[in-house]
Amino acid sequence: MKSKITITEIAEKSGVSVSTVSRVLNNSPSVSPKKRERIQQVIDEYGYTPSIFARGMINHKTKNIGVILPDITNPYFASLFLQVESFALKNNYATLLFNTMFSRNADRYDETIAEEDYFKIILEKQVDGVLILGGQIDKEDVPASFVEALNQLHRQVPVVIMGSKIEGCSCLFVERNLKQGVTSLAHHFIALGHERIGFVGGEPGIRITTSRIEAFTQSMKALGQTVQPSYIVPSDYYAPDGYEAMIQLLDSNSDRLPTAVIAMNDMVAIGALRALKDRGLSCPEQIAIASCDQFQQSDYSIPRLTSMDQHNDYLGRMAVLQLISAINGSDETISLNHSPELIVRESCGAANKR
Amino acid sequence: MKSKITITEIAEKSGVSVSTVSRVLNNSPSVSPKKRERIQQVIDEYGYTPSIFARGMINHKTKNIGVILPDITNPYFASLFLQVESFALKNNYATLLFNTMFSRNADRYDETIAEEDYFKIILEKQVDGVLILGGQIDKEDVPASFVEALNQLHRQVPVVIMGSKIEGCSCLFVERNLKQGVTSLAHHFIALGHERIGFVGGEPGIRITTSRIEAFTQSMKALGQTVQPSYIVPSDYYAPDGYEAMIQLLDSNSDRLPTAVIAMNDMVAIGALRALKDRGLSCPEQIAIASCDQFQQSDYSIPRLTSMDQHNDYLGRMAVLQLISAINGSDETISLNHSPELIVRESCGAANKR
DNA sequence: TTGTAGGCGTTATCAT
DNA sequence: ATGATAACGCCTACAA
Repeated sequence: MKSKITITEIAEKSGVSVSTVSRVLNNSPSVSPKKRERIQQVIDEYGYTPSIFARGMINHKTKNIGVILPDITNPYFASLFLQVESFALKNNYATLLFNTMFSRNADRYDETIAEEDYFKIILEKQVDGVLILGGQIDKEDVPASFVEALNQLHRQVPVVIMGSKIEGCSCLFVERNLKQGVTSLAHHFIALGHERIGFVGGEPGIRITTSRIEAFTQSMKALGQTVQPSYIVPSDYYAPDGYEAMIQLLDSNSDRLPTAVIAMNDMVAIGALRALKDRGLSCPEQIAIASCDQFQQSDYSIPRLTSMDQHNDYLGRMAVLQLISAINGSDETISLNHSPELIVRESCGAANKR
Repeated sequence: MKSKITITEIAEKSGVSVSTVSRVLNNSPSVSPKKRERIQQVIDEYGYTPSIFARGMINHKTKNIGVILPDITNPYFASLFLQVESFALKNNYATLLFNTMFSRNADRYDETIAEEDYFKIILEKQVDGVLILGGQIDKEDVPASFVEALNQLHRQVPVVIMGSKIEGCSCLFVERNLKQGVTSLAHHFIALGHERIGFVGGEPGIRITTSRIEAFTQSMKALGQTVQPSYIVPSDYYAPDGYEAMIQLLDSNSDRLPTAVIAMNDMVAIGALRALKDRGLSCPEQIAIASCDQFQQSDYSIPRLTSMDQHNDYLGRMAVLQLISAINGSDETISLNHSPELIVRESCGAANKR
């Protein structure tokens, strides 16, 4: 591998001092146009790139940010991350990605590193900021030790968390609207004449699950409907979880099935759809389905899924914006302005079939 | 943000010289146990971490690798990357991820950076190695200028490409077995008694598409079957593409439909399934489907998808292994030993329904 | 086993 | 507008 050329050599080859070269490198105005041009030419010719190491020694910046999330394989995180990465790059930040695999099925992976350990690793990488997209922060009760770890991390480098504010945590937060989606869905179903509505998916003890179930219950009550506890079956966020939850819901209510079910997200909905099929139930005719969080292929499932578009792209970009402004020393909180949007397709039974 | 403590301060606080501290930092044996312990204690107490900048000035290593792929939102790349990231981390390398968005629908994104430009950016990040998982390298005819860019990059830092060897390219390659999957599928269908078999999906001009279509045609011929050209409809790799391709296949062969269709991957298959449904055709009864590349939810679609498990986990880890060994100066090529595995489910019509 | 000192490639400060 | 030079934090001969 080629040994890199240094600023000193560039200076020699262009017959100036290193300071002058440094000036053109950093767009300092006080360089005569002719010299600037000559130096730039030499730089290009040799393909010179300043050493981030030497630079870092001075300004302590890497222009890298660290992103921590549980599992990039999850379409929710993938779509969020895609925005984060490209938006960050547009602002000259590159992105270090860490999958913590924090989840119930973490045991699929031989050796799970604790989320706190990632903080140490990421700190050693000397990133300019950290973005946390999910994991322990989503817990209903975040362990005090974890909050402490977060605070300690934030003392070293700006930390932005995509999620609900955590008591006693000094990091910056970008808060999603957790409830509005379910509420819209409940209203939608009720407007369609449903009275027996269920809810499947979401890991118990996780904020988004609790919030959504709560919002679901609330809006049902507000509209004078009762909610059968056995109609609510949390599990987790993936297709197998939706499948199991739906099977359980069906089996424990075989005498009086719901006519509509809200799923935590599209993967859960797909599992649920599968469960209905396996039980010989048709969707939407016998049981309608809708999901709170739309992923890529909602438009191609059988039946097509009615879901909420949570505008994750927007959220991802906002999170980066917040992080960059924090890196640049601003302490102002960026406020979000997003409402999930109902996308009606076939599975809720409201659309005319194609 | 807290100013970091330096090795000098650690030395002072433990009453030794910086070199001794440096020795314990680098596990040099020649330090007396008592001093070593005392120093370690001070290090822990102050949470000292050596500056990667200062270190990098000496050894020119970041312990970071760069990964370039088109779109992390694509389950194929996501599952590959997950393995790459966690396996790299296990070997003390962190991962910088870049989505080039190289694809036909790249126009969805406002401002597309050319893949070559990523090379420059990634080089400036001073990564220890680069892993390329997809993009232009997958083209049937890689532009000479791109090969040149690859070679130039490889001159600076080890580059491992996940894909077929490119003429004139000096990078290291980890080659997947592109054809075996389709061949198995073709044999499977023929064994089930199918004679009219089609193929949908894959972008034309991309190696994997060409190879698979070629392998498909070959094995059909070898088994004495003819292949109707109109039964082969490439398009792209996502669900909408599978949908369109299948619609086109059906419309242009309405007098004599195939009885089985091989899809490029699971997303394409899901689109194809949707197309069948919309045309009132049942799967697998009227047209059977199978896919060459299994993704996460094959087990939950309606019907469940018969697919090939390409063992992407294994491939991802091998690629990292190859990269790390190259970083460490080895020039030996790691050879792969993987065969895609047929997973029979419902869509091919071979399984007994559950 | 331990300490001293030089150098890695930049930027910043201070002269000129 | 330009140049000399001192940091920056660490590693590594070399010396003791």
